[in-house]
Amino acid sequence: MQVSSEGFILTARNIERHGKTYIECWFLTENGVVKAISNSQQGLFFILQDDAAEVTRLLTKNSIEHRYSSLALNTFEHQKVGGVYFDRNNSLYKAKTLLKQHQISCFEDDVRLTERYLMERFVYGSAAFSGKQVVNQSKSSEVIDIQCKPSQFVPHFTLLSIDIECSEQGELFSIGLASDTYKCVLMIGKSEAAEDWVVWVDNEKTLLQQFVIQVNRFDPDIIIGWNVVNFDFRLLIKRAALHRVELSLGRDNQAISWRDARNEVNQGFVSMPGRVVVDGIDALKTATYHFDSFSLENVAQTLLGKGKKTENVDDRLAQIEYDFKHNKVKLAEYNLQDCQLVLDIFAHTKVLDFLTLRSQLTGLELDRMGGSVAAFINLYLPKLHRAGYVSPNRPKDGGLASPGGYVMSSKPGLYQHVLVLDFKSLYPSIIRTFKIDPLGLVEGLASPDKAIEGYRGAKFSRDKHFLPEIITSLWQQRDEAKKNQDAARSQAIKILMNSFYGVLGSGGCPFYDTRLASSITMRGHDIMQTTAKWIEQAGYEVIYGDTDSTFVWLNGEYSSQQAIQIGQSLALEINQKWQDNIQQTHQLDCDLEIEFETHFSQFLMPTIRGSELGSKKRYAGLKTNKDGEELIFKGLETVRSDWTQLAKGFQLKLYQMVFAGQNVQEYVLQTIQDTRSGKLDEQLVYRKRIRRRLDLYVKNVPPHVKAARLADQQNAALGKTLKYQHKGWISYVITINGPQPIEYLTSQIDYDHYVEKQVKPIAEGILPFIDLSFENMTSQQMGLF
DNA sequence: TAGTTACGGGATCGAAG
DNA sequence: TTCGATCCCGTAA
Repeated sequence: MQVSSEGFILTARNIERHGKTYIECWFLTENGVVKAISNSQQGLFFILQDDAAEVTRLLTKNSIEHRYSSLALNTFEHQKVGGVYFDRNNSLYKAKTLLKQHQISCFEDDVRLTERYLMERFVYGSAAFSGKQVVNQSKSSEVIDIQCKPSQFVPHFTLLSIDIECSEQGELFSIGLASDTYKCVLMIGKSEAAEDWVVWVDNEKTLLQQFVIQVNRFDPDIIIGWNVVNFDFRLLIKRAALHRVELSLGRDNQAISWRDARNEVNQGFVSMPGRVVVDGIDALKTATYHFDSFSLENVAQTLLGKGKKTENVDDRLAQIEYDFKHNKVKLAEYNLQDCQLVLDIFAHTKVLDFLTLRSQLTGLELDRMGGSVAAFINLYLPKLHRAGYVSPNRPKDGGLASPGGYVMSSKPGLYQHVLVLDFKSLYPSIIRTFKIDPLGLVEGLASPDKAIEGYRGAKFSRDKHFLPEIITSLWQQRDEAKKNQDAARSQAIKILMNSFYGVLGSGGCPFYDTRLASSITMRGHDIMQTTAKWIEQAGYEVIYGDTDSTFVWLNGEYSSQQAIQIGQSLALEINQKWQDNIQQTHQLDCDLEIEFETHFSQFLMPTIRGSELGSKKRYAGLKTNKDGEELIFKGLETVRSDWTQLAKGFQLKLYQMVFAGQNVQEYVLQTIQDTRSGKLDEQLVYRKRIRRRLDLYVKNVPPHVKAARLADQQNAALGKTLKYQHKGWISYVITINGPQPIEYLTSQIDYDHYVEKQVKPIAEGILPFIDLSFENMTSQQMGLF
């Protein structure tokens, strides 16, 4: 029976049947899930036509089944290519390895069949498909011989949140499952009085079997959790292997599969046909959320204002083990609560909407982290093929470097009335305006006469390019999304637009060329410098600028309203000048747009510590807006996670007082006194990331590493698990005997250190601007004793 | 299962004095 | 003992 429908692609993979390869897609449609299978597909890569004879000879000699065909396609070096086609993925892999051994160039040999199948049909996320409905050997229905077309289908997912509890050694205690309509905790133990959602099981093996049954019964599209892949699923798979339990969690009872990441140790990927596992931490990071700590407790507390306030990992583990022995009902509640919190976080942030939109914009899977290069390729490659080219290969050595953004040297001082003017999405607007594009570069260099001048010898075609149009379209969609107050969509588009520059500037991208990246950033330099010049010509002083922003000092008495007025008319004037300038010098329409962003009634541009020079990437200001005043810190200690609460609190209050014109002497002296008296002891903790393996710190040993080593020495002595060997976070305090971890604090706090290293630098950052000196202030104080 | 460069500041290390 | 180079982290854009 012929059927057709629209759906969102939950999972897609290639499968082999009778020596041929097919694409298997699980669609989520309006009427539930559909398993769909394409007609047979051939994997391919390209080779130079000049190499064809040699390739055929080599492949035949090695009995690798293939088909070669010359094509009307060229490389970026204008060499003709042909395609080498394979029925089996394995043959393709063997062929490309063999050809590499013989130094024969292959093109697009790392584009996977599934991705190619979808992108060449312009299918991203959702698809309209049609095919024959049949009943397969295992008696379930599937649609075969499908045809796919693009679609904007919006899916409604069935979500299931899971969480496991276990001992320190990784023996499972219980598994929680929750959705909006369903809750269940599978708990190992003898049946006791409890809510009906607690299901008692005899042992770990039946726990795992019950888990499989419950998941399949509930039949979720998406399974979510907190660190759910690298903790929960990793352990579940390990325990299932131990008990020889088949974890058939996929649809159609298909098995779950695990793949270890290539480089990282404690990282892996989990997959199963028909369901997606989305980790809450990864999802929020992808959507550019940031938290000091991504612990469930902290994120729930920050976003929802609920959950436990602080959490000591050791205590929690001990508590879980205790509850498993003595209070299983309580453990079950705890287990379920964590499932619920993750559900709440997903609902609150709408992060799944974001991921769905990203998928529909780029073709990236829901659970895919990063993938900027992949997204670019998905969007660009099909267009490039239709223009008669194949993708180049990425530069072997990463390619020539390109400069980054332009950072002006700043003029330090304490100012009134500083305006910030920002170019809106500067790099995307440069790409649009100056037609920066990989194909455009090739075509521009081929016919340079009318081309647009770039940097480092680049020339760009005026009419043959794709990226400018892709960005223009995204820009319009984003404006539309903003108008509809669709924050998730707007955010997804913004991230994608901004990723294009990063991709073109990355040696990991096959289209990398320093002339592309430099034509973006160096154009940015020129725009910044010219804009600053124009503002000075208009009679105002530019005191700083970074990449796309310009800080303008009005130097006079103004009301807030007047200042805003000046900012707006300045922006208008600059925009007009750029329109004229670019039309005249390049005969191009200008998509650059500067915007009046902020009015600081008070503003501090500090110096570099111990120098008269102005600092970069560090400033503070009092922003005036309709809701009142707001203190903004950039780069300074207050916004740095590796400074103590003492320093941050002190800086915040001190700057407030200075901006308000208050006398600060007493506050500074009081802070020092309170620090020394032990009143502020709980504010003296440093928290810092250990970014490498602990034993790799050999060249020098910084304080946080010293503290971490001390902690794990203690842990070893007490027979506890080591906590700091493989990256992580350490909290420590500086004592008279050096840094010590907070969990094993034995020495007295070194108050001199805190006054000298946390209070003093903060004070010295601002006091000179109101003609005070920390040194004088404190020596007067000493005189009093 | 590849987004970028620019920058500040603290601590440590090691060579010079 | 001093000081510059380097390591290390976190941040701006």
